[in-house]
Amino acid sequence: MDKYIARLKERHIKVTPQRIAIVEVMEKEGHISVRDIFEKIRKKFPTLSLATVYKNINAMLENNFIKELKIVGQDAKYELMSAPHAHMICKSCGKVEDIMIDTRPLIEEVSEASHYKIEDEALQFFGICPTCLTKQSRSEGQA
Amino acid sequence: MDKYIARLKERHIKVTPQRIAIVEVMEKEGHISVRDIFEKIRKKFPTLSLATVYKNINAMLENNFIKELKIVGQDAKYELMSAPHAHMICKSCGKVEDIMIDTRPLIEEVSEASHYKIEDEALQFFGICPTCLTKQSRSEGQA
DNA sequence: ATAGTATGGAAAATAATTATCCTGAAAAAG
DNA sequence: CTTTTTCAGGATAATTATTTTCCATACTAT
Repeated sequence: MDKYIARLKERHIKVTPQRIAIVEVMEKEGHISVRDIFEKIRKKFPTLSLATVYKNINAMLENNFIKELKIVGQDAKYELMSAPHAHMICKSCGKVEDIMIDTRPLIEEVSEASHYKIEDEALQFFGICPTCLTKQSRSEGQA
Repeated sequence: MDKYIARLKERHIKVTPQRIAIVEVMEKEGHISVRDIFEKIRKKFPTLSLATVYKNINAMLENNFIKELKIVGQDAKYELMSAPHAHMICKSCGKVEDIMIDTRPLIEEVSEASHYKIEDEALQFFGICPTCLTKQSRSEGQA
């Protein structure tokens, strides 16, 4: 946690109890929506305003402290900035997971083909997670 | 265009003038937002309602006739369903372009590593397009 | 022809996000 | 150690985006 607080300071984002709580819940959940951040930390801050969460999320986005994740069929989610990775999204339970893949060959290929100077990427894979797969085959067996 | 009308019929989406106009503008623009669809075709249908565009977009999404594209920093865009491809997004001018890449090895890798049964993907690359790159270097030269 | 179904349009209702205003706490200046 | 300035949080209003409802009408199928 101290690591993140230090990073906030580096970026001149003032460290407040609300902001610490937001970072904590993002670290715990991995990917979380504004609404869910609000619901989770309002227990600790009964007077918390939804606008405060929005304002802080936007401040953190502008400073590249967090990253926005737009997923078809879901609310926007936010995650702490980290090494490039892809996302697995379960169409059945909605879960979002990180997956590390080496994106360099891909970037290389796309970069050459498009002549773009690539700075960032968003790679999402949709399907059924292992847990939901076993549930599905069980219920099919029963049917 | 007839190709698309036939596809609509296959999916039991009734073919109306408004729907034809939506498909036409999507074919022409490639990727377009609800707002922009509305603005473009209201000239042809002065009484057109924004709700009609939303309702039709949703119907076409449910029938896999079109695909939704959520891009960080932009409104949702829609494109006609076609072979899998990735998207290039210019951070400077906002343009969105298709790029064909063979995603099979990637899917294979991710599939094995995650144990997901993958059904779909969304691959986006952000950067500066060739046009904006030359503009940038020109203005730097002048500076 | 007639009953049933689905569509477009208008307007209202919801939901999501942003802006405004005010108060108070913390940082900077003196 | 005060005074001044800045900035965050909270409440609320305002926007914007999206969905729903209602109605008249056009098309389908009987």
